[in-house]
Amino acid sequence: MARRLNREAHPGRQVSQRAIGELAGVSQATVSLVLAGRKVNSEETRQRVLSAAKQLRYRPNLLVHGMQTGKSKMIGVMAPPYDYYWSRILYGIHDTLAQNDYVPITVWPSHNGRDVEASNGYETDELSQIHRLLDRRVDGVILWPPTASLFSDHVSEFSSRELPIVTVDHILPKNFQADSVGSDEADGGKLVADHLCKLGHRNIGHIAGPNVTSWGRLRRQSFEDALAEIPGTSCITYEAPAGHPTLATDQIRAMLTLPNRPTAIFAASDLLAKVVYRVAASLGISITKDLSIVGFSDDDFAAELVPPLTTVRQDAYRVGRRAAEIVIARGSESLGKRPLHEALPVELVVRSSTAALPRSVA
Amino acid sequence: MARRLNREAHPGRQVSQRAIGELAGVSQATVSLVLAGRKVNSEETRQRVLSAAKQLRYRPNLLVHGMQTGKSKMIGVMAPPYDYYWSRILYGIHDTLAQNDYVPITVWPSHNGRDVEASNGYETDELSQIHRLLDRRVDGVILWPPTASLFSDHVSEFSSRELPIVTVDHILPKNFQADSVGSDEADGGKLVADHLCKLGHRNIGHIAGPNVTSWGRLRRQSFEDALAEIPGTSCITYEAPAGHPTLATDQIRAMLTLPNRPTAIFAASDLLAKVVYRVAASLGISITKDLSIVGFSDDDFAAELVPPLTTVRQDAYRVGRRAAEIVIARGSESLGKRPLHEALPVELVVRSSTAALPRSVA
DNA sequence: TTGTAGGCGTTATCAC
DNA sequence: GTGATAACGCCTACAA
Repeated sequence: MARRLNREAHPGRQVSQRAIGELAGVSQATVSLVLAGRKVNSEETRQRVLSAAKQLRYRPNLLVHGMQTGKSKMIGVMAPPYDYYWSRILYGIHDTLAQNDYVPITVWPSHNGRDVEASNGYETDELSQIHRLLDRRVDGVILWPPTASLFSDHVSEFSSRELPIVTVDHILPKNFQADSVGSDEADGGKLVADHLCKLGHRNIGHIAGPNVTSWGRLRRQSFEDALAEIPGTSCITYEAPAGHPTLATDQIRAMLTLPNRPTAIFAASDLLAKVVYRVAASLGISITKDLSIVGFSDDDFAAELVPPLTTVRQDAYRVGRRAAEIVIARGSESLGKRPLHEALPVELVVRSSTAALPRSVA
Repeated sequence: MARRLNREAHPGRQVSQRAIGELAGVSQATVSLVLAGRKVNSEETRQRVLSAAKQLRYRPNLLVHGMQTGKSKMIGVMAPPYDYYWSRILYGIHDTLAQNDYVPITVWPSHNGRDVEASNGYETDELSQIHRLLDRRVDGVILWPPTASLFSDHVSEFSSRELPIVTVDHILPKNFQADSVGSDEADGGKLVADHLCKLGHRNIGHIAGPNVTSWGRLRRQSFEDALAEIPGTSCITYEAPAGHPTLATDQIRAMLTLPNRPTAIFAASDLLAKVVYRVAASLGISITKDLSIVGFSDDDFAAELVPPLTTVRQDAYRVGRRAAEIVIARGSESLGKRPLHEALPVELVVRSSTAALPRSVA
């Protein structure tokens, strides 16, 4: 005997089927049968087993189940530090996972590495986060682009193991075979363009999201394309640098101090719109009287800004739900072979930050 | 033979030490030794094994390890839907867990049950959330009061299994043997009282947090006690109902329309302070000129309010860190037997929502 | 209807 | 440095 039999190795150990069997006076195998619900047992044994299980507060061990079946019933979620939008997405993910008996393991880029200069530090960190997920044998992952797209080489850690990947608001290159869920950015850009034009604006500005993001590119392109089809309009675009929205302060100030300043600005996100508000205030530019503003996302603070922000509402909660539904479905192979790319509908919410162009200017 | 040997049961199966051994031309046992870092191997074998492991992208299976050792290296986190404060706490938890090779499994009360009328629906939901954690054999849990305190009978699901419990911003009854981490609420209340008195305010109002919350009770008591020791001051308190802060609108309006309206109000949270701003605006009451306001928490929006809010800053990130440190430490029994109750220091952040009482009123 | 025993996948360890 | 084996909790084929 290589090692001494040691059934009590872990003092605070969980109750096992063996323990139930001992209490009920039957074998562990019988316990297994009863708990599995096979009706092959006498009613009397059944009751004895069931009540023993209850008395001991038995709970099945999913770690074991995961080991045996290769399905851990856990989904890895790689998210950014939360803002309002992403917390809605997480909510959708959590709800859907819960309903399907899955559980999320959420990892963030670590705080410590946040102000890191060497990209190396970042990468190491992200790789180790990925490994923490892999080591737990998650059944799939949901990724958020800024955490994933910049480091797509690391994503291969998942794809090479044929782990289902679903990205949110970002489409990975084909070879990763990853599904994606997002909002209909293209429609959003178009809605904004139409709205501003109907109000009479012709000289229009766009503060675009970072070009490294899918949403930044898509919103910009659809907005510019839509404007291009409307005769008489012109659009000037400045791109916000990647990172915190306030980093776009310079671009915004530049746009607002242009000799021929736009009468309306489409900010690619509500966060950016908030910065536009601030810069406008500092320059004595009145929102609505001198300048109309549109955002994108409908964050919680959008309605509380003064004046309340006109914006494009995304259904973040549903985006989360779909993402979770898709990872789960991929796990059971019930989907086709080709990656899915879903774009959920968006909606223009008109509030008070946009107004008709005053005649004097027109 | 009961069942056919089936080494290829799961097609997309992960690579094992056995596979590494085959590739490197050594036994699995050798692989185990090398990977464990025991220096009992020849450098040459070591390298062969290591490179084979790398080539196959080997990753240890923590599910198996968890099953064998009884330690899953996972911590359950039961949190509310995120607001700014709680997201900071989560950040601290995540960082600390990551540094110690733990992983969080986060569960929320389900969205679907949110508007539930029958408390029964709620309880069932919470119990099933707890079981999802238990079934994964988490090594401990971090709980947030509103999810836990109202249902302390369910918490026994954890405590009866001697699972380490750490609560945040709430102290559970002794019999649960739960640790807790929070902020020094009492000091916070005192700081606010002193601040307002130094500014000359004597007729002071308090919008208290719900009495079911620890923070609501502690902030109120310390604030009222501190004021009681300062001669000439009087304090009137209205309690906010549990739930969304805007539910306190009636109480706030009532206070602001009192014949002898307070000249300063301490709102038990920044969220409540925001509601006070709104009600004051609707009543034409000027903040600072007619009324000083203090909040509690220093949420992200506090500095952006107009005027910027004077508030008590809590170090939510550190609260999260400590909570995680403590669950982990409990798991390794390195702590004493008595529950720990830590209150982290707070700090008064004076901004522009508080001002000296004008002489005319004084 | 129930018990026995072998196997699931992975790792660690003991005797050689 | 290796082969054999225990161990985790659970499932199941087969014998009783």
